[in-house]
Amino acid sequence: MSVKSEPPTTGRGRRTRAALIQAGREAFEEQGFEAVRIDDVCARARVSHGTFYTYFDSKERLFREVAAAVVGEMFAASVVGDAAPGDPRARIAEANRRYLRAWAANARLVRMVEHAALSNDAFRELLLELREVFVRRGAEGLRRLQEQGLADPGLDPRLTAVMLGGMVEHFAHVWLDLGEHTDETIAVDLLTTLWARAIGLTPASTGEVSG
Amino acid sequence: MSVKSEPPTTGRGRRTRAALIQAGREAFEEQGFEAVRIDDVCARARVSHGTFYTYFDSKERLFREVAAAVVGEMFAASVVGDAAPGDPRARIAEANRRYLRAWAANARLVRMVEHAALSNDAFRELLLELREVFVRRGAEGLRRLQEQGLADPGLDPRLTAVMLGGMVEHFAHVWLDLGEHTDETIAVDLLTTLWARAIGLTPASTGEVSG
Amino acid sequence: MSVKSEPPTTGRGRRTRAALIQAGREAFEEQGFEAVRIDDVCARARVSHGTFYTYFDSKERLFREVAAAVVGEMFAASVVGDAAPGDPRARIAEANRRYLRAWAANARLVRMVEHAALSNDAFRELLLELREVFVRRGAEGLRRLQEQGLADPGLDPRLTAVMLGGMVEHFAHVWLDLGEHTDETIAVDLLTTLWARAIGLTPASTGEVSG
Amino acid sequence: MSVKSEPPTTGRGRRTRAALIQAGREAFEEQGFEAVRIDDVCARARVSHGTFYTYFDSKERLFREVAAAVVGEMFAASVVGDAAPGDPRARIAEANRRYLRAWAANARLVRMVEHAALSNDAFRELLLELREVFVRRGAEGLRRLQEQGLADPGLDPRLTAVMLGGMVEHFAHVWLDLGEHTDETIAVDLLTTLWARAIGLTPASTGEVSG
DNA sequence: AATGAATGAGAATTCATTCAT
DNA sequence: AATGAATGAATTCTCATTCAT
Repeated sequence: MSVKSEPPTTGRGRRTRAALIQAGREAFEEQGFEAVRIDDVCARARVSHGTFYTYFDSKERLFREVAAAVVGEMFAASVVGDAAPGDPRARIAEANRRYLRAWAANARLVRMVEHAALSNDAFRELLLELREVFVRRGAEGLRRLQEQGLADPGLDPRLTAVMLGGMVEHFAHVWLDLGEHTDETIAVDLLTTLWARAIGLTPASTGEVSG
Repeated sequence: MSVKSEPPTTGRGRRTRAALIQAGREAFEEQGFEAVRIDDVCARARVSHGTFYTYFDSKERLFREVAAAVVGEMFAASVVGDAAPGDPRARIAEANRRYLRAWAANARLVRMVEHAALSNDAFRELLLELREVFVRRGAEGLRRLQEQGLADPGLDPRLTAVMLGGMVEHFAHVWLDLGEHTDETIAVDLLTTLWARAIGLTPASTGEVSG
Repeated sequence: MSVKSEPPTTGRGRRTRAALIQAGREAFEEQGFEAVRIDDVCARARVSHGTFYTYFDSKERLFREVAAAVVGEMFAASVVGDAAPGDPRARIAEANRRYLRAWAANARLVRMVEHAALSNDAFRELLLELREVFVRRGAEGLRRLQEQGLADPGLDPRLTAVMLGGMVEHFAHVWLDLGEHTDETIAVDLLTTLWARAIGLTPASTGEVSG
Repeated sequence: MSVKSEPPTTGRGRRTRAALIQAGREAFEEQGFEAVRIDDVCARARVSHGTFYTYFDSKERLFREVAAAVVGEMFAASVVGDAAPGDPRARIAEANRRYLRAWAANARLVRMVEHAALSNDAFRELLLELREVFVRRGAEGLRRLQEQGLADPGLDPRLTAVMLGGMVEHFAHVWLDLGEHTDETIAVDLLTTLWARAIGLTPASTGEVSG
């Protein structure tokens, strides 16, 4: 309990710790949280199981680290969008495409975090933070459009972002996890159309797409 | 060994079986699938340990029954909508309200089915069936509006229904499980506005709401 | 945690429980508390190790039961003394002999209780109760002699009983556990002489013994 | 493999070793033998894990050193008594007082040695040596009194010393470990009275007490 | 000498499932 | 049908000890 999870001081220690996290990530991804045995992780990391406890108290602790890493990556992936094209619809399309892809890369683990969040406050926190980043990004975008007179000024930016962002996220889930077979291009296009129309994006920018 | 799924013949048997399902439902709801021990269920049902196996092969079997019951209820709840008012927007609003409420009643268990579906085909099937019912209903509605010239005829009814239905479902989750605090009326109203606009519902029916 | 240690309802259950206690007693006696593995106890009782947990939460719980049984037996053994001969010295001798023998029968376990008492209040309580019985008995005896004018009336009966009783108990320990080789008869005789003289038992009854 | 008992040659080594023994002593005292982990000792001594094994083969070895140190201190404490007053009763009282105090300072550790002695011959040896010193001292004292015609010449000096010494030792235990609340002065006085009378110390020196 | 990472034997405990009554 | 005792596979976790640096 005491010494555990202090960052290792030597290079070797750091390498071992990283190996365990990577091994855990793969194991969780492939087998799901419950199915993973600590020994599975150790075997993957080619480390004795006693070593595991040098770095982590329990499987849950390891998962927390893995989850933090994944969330970090998703944050990173989401940031890029700022150099996007000026056309509002194109920007929305780009954001949706990114969202679907970021999700595709981490779907399984994020689902696991969501599941864990149901019964564990630490994970719930993590999840809420993650969501908040995306919600805020969406809300910002909408507010800018409203200010430019390109979107319905009557919409609550945050709540709208929650709902439309949810549409994308949920579709990603349905698409990837439940096998709703659709071409990415078509999906992104329709998501964008629905999103654009829902916020009342001025016809000039929307017209040509779905018509 | 035996499948043990033959319905019990005596009244006493039927009652015991029903008690186990009810107990299981409560237990799953409160504790989550993994955390529930068969003993918990038996204790709730005031039935001895061994008796469980008179009716179910395993915890999973029991969960399957519980899940089927829940899904059945959600089907039932969804059917009612047909006697709704004629105004399209009002019908959409009514459907959304129903959806949110049906979900509220069963959120935890449906989430559990979703989680189970990730690693178990039987649950995946069940889930897909459930989704299909709602998707088809949504697609039907959209197609009718399109035929009446009230919605954009260029939209793929099924895919659109998947996406917009997903928006509602996902919002329900965010709202209930992740504590996004919003008044039901406001939520339903905004969901409806977004939905209506997204499908290009003719202005006559949409205009006054969010303005 | 919950159901454990409720008395078993069936005869079979009672027999199993008793077998575990008996097996535990033997194991503790032979191996000492720390050295005993739960599986050792189960093997002796010819019971699977899962069964152990049907009846006891932990090794300590089992030990508590064993200790209670031993203490019970020592109580019982100590009670007999009342039908002893009328001569005071003979009575003291008889009590000492009994004490040494009762101790001989249970030395190891009582030592274990003493050790456990150092870090566990429940055992400390048990031990104090046990001591109290013997102390009280000794104090009563002394008080009676004082009233009969046969012993120094200036002695505090309780404290004197604690000390002289301790002499006997400690000798038992030295004799049995540390291998102080002495004939029982000689030991009892000397203990009795010292005890008798210490309380100032009138010479008439003491003189001839140790000479 | 190696015995690792060669005294360290450098000053630094000696200091580390001493720190470990001191740390071990405190740890054993506070937590008891079984509960102490080598890590605890190292942490207290502010020494790394591996260093322990530079000086000691095992926890038991360390304990042996600690025990030897304690026993040494008790020897030392017991020796002082020779410059005591000439009055026999006063000498006995002084010895008892010393005994109680020496014990008070080391009770916990001596108890641990006693416990260890039950299953380990090395500790049994150590303990027997320790006892022997006190027993011999007591027997010598008695023999001298007998030669001076001040004590009952019929008593076996050694066995008597074992028994009466045990009375004091056991009382110390009861007093310190089991919370028999008594004032030290009263305790020493009564122990002395009982002891003096038990050996038949001639009334001249004892007179006022028992009449 | 000192460090701290790595090891793995060993023990406890849980719980789904079987079975005799 | 119901009971509850019995089973044992499966897993987690601890900690003394070794070893490379």
